[in-house]
Order: sequence, then structure tokens, then C-alpha cells
Amino acid sequence: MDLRTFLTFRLARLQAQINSQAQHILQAHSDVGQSEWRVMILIEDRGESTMAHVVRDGQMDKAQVSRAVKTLQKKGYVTARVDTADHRQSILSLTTEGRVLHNRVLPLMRARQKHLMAGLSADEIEVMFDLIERLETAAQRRDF
Amino acid sequence: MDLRTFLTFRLARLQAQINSQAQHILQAHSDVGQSEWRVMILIEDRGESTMAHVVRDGQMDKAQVSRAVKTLQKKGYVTARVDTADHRQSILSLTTEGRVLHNRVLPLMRARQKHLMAGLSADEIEVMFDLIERLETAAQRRDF
DNA sequence: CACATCATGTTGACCCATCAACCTTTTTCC
DNA sequence: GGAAAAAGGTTGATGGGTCAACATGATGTG
Repeated sequence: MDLRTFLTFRLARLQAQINSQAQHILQAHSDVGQSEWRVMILIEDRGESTMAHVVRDGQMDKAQVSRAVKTLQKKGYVTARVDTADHRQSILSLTTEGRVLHNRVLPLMRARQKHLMAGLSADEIEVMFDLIERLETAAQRRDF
Repeated sequence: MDLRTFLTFRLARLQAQINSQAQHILQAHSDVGQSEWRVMILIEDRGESTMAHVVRDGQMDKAQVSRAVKTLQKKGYVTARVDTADHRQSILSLTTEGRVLHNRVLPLMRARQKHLMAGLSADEIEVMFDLIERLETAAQRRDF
């Protein structure tokens, strides 16, 4: 029983490392957490967005997005104005400070992503994505 | 900016699926959570153990282990007796009920692990482990 | 022996993630 | 038009995971 040979165990550790690295960057260069950062990316990516869009684009939990947006508003990085056409939703956009933060941190995140994949050849990256895909399918089974 | 092409994003999704699957098994067949389950495995693997060993064997956080052990004692699956030779640590072992639970759930977890890897060839598994290894190394960098 | 150091655990604080219950607004459909 | 269903959000609860501070027992060195 060597845990090192368990795929799930290794993946969990890898994930922990990756998270920790991201957390470190965000702490060193901003005052937002990972979920807030992801929300900011997703908003800026559309220019303007809504929580529902953020949820779908980022496959995040809507509760998490709701809280992240609230925090981001408090921190002054995001504004929300109620949609006149649909009063259920608000239109989210980054403030100037939000955009500044975004533009400061995004290059670092891109560099990190690049560094992570730098040790892998194009073929290997392809294989990795394929394997992730298949594992994800296998992980959906619930009849154990 | 398609998040689907981000390795970190895909890994996070995969990890979430895998966790959810494990959680589902534990909820259906026991009353312990994932960290408690891992602690139980690690104790039973040695027959007897200590928190420090569990922490090292499972590369878990000691705070997490401390709380998991406390809960497991409350649930009656683990006993702790102070080591006479070293009064700082306690020797942990599973109770009879703990062992029953362990023997009931472990086969399901093994089956799950097998199913996860069933779609992958031996070569692919090897590649996967190798890639995980290298990504883990790359994820250690902190100078961004 | 005494003091510094290290190892073992415990606790509080904080963040991430998920689920369920609930409220409001919009849409669908008869 | 009106009831039912669906969509957008909010909130509370639970669990996972990490970090820092602390208390205490063990160890090792001058």
C-alpha cells in the first residue's frame, strides 16, 4: 500500500502544488484570492459580464461567484449595475483599479502557465489533455 | 482566452470530479469524510501509527490530521494511547468498528481506482505519472 | 546540568469548494 | 391572463486544505 502509486493521490498533490503556486503569486502581487482572480479574468474577458456567464464560462459554483463578486465590489475592483432589460441580473465590469490589477497580474499568470508547460513537448501536452479528458469521464461514474 | 486550454484549469476540474466521486462513495457506505478516510488507511497500513507518521506517510497537514483523529475518536473508529516512551505522541490504532468500516470501504476504493485507470494503457499510465512528476517540479517555483 | 533546539500536537484564522434552501424575476405554455 | 417552470442570485452549512502561533515534551551540546 504505497500511496505514491495511487493516481488520485498524485493528482491531489500536484493540484495542491499548483494551487499553492497561484496563491503565492496572488499574495505577492495583489490582495485578491484565487476565486476572485478567476472571476476578474472572466469578467474582463467579455469586457462586461454577469454572474451567470461567469458561472458558465468558468464552470464555477454560483455561490462562490456570488461571494467573490461581493468581495470584489468591496475591494473596489468590480462594479455591478442592474440590467434594465432583466432585473434578475447585474452587469459586471472591472473598475479602473480592477483593470490595473488585472494587467499587472495576468502576465505573471501567463508566465507561470508557460513555465509549467515548458518542460513538456507539444506531443506530451496533447497526451496530457487527452488523458485528463478520459480520466474525467471515468471519474463521473457513481455506481460503486 | 479559453479556459479549457489552461492546464491548471483542466487539472482543477479533474481533481474536483475525482474528489466528488470519492466523497460519494464515502457518503454512501460510511459516515467519514475524505481526510478521515485517508487517516484510517494510513493507520491501518502500519497496524499502529502516530499523527506524525500519518502526516509524513500521507503528506497531509498536521492540523488536518489532528482534527481528523479527534473526529474519528468521537465516532469510535480510532483509539489513541499515549506512548510511554515519548509522552508527546500517542499511538493510534483502529477499533474493531474502524476495521470493519475499513474492510467494507477499501474494496470499493480499489475498484474505483481500477476503473479510473482502466481506460488507460500501461504505457499511458507511465506517461501520466511521469508528466505529473515533472509538473510537480515546475509547480514548486515561487519566483514569479 | 542548563539552555537552545527540535519534534509532536492543538487551536484559531482564513480561503476554496459544494450543496441545499430560498427569494425574485422572467419565460413558457395552456 | 395566470399558473407553472426556469433562470439569476443570496445565504447558511459543511468539508477540505493551509498557515501561524502556541504549549509541551524530548534531545543535544557547551
